[in-house]
Amino acid sequence: MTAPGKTKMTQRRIAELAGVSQATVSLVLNGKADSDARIPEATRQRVLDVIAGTSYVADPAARRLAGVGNKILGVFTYEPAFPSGSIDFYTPLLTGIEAEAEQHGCDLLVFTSAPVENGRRRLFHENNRLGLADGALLLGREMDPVELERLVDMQFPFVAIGRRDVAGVPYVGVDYAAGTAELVRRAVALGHRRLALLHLDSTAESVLDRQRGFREEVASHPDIRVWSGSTRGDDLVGAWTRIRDFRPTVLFVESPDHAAELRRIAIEDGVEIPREVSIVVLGEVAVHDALAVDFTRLSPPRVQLGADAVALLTRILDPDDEPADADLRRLLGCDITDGSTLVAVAE
Amino acid sequence: MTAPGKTKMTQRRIAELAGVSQATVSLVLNGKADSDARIPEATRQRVLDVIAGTSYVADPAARRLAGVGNKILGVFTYEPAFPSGSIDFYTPLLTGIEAEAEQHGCDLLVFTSAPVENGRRRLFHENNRLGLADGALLLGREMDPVELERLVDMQFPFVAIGRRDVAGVPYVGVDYAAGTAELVRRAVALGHRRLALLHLDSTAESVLDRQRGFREEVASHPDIRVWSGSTRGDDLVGAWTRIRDFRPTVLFVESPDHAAELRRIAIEDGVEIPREVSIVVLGEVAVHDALAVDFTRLSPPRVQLGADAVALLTRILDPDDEPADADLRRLLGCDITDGSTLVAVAE
DNA sequence: CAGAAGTGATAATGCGCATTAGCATCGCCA
DNA sequence: TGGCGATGCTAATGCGCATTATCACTTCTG
Repeated sequence: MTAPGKTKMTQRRIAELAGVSQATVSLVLNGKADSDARIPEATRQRVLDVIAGTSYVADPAARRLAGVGNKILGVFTYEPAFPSGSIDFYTPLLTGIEAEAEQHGCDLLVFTSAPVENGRRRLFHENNRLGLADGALLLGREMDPVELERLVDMQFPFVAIGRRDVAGVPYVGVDYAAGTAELVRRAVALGHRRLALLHLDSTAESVLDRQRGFREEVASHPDIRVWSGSTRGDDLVGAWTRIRDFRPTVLFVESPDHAAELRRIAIEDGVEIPREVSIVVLGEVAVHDALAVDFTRLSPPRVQLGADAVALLTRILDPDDEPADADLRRLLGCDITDGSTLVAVAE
Repeated sequence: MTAPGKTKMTQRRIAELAGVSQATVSLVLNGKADSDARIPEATRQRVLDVIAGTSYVADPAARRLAGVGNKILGVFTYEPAFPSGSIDFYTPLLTGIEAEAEQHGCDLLVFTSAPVENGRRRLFHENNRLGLADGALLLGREMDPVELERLVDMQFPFVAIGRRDVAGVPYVGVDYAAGTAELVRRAVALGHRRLALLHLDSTAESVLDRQRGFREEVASHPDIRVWSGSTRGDDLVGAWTRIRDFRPTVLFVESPDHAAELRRIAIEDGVEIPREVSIVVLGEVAVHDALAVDFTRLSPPRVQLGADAVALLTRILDPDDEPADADLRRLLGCDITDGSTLVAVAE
């Protein structure tokens, strides 16, 4: 039935078979029966019949070159996406992205070819394939502000996942500040008055937001005592020593991995977790099984984050749509997972 | 420093800035300093300097149209890739694919736009973007043989993941027959003589291979008694009744989900698992947490499967490489995970 | 019956790039 | 001095498609 043939099917060949011109085929395929170019139903049907009998598919490269969008969304991850370290972080995002892209009939172009430079991928490199996509999604804990600015400059349509402090960057992020504040409130409600925060040594927006949420919330409780410090994860034993000196009743830890390790260290140190010290996890990236312990923690709606980012990008790409500023830069509420590591303070 | 500018950077503009022709720019960029076209080092450097001062990137669509490969590998999944049902199945594959693609400097084009028809995605549809990719990877439990033939016919380079019974289809698969046979041998070595097999009601190659491995291995043990039946998972209580009537000492189940459910049913029925009946799992697709029970089971090397498939595809795409038939259709050994559900037969 | 308005198409062009044929210039040897 | 090979580039073309300008022909209309 179909004519596979060795010669590639083009509009020109369809045109020959239907006894019309290439232009006519294009007009039929694109439904352009305007006042300019008129195609009567009979001709239209004849062309469509011929096409149905072949395996013709419009060459996307040619379409793109001719200046029409082709429903391809780029996906760029600043950290390699799948390898196990980040798997729990990226998989839900991609789930949402994929589902929403499917809704919109879009394909995803994953820029795996981006070279890695000082532990971070670089979006702009010779022969990057950015131009093939109609727009792009940017994922990653930290993004290069220079690259973001360049994207804005060149008016390339894109959406960042996670709040970004760069002018003109559309994003869908998570309201970590509010989530962290809520966790602080819960701790306070459970009687905690000595709070310790061990945050990451990073200037990523998400990290700063969590610190801010913590700071602002504790500031509204005058009788609370606070200790805070940062770590890169290389000396958790030392960190624990300093934390223990403060004698907190609850410890807020950014990294699930650090939380798991600190819990181990604390238990070895003779401290009962969570009876003597509750632990709350704020962060997201975990290597496998760090969450084997059922920590009370923030749970960003990652699937929805991915889906919303795609939805926003398609709105940006839609010429008939002009998203309001509030839509272009939006934070989603952050859920909290009630685990077993935040308990009422011991009498 | 870079000149973002409103006007898109093209070779023509580079050419103007460098005082040469567009052709020269192209020649320099592609290192084509053959006998035909000679570019002295001075000119070459001048062009490169100009390019370095701009944000020029070759338009991939134009390159593709002009007939050069563009290092894009298509990824097509017959079942939606990420949604939770298949997440454990696809994620490791994609991990391997991504890692290997990165090695080769390839981007991945995920065909999420394929429409779903009777529960299965269709690769060929109007405006499919297959043509943008240099080649493609096909994933999924069951693939449409007609589509596979069509790909072979049109000489589109691709690699299927999983053994495929269609002529001319290159694949990287898993030797389920050998893995299943090994599991049978282990059961026999543990004293089991009454074996039951509950397989899926499917003609997918992997399913058939597991049945074959089972059949062939039991055939070589004359004193073994076998029961086998199939299920679609809709009446596991009934299936269990029939299995119990046979009084097996070990039960081979294809689906982890069914295994988990049967175990529950059996225990309710007063049967001790695994003391009275061992359970072995052969299959792969599990909805979340079915493997909370530590079943003894087959563990296909899925990460490697993905990586090897990409490696094979790039070999196929390499004009200087002509993979041997044995490389084009290859099965990887299937690991076995020693769980707690296969024990020596009770006295 | 001349001209306007409408109908059904097509030729031509450009998108950005890779590639080939070929032109202009120069040095060199006879 | 004439011719010939080597050198350094460019003009021209095509990839497959979308789009615009235009053309040939038919039917009204005054």
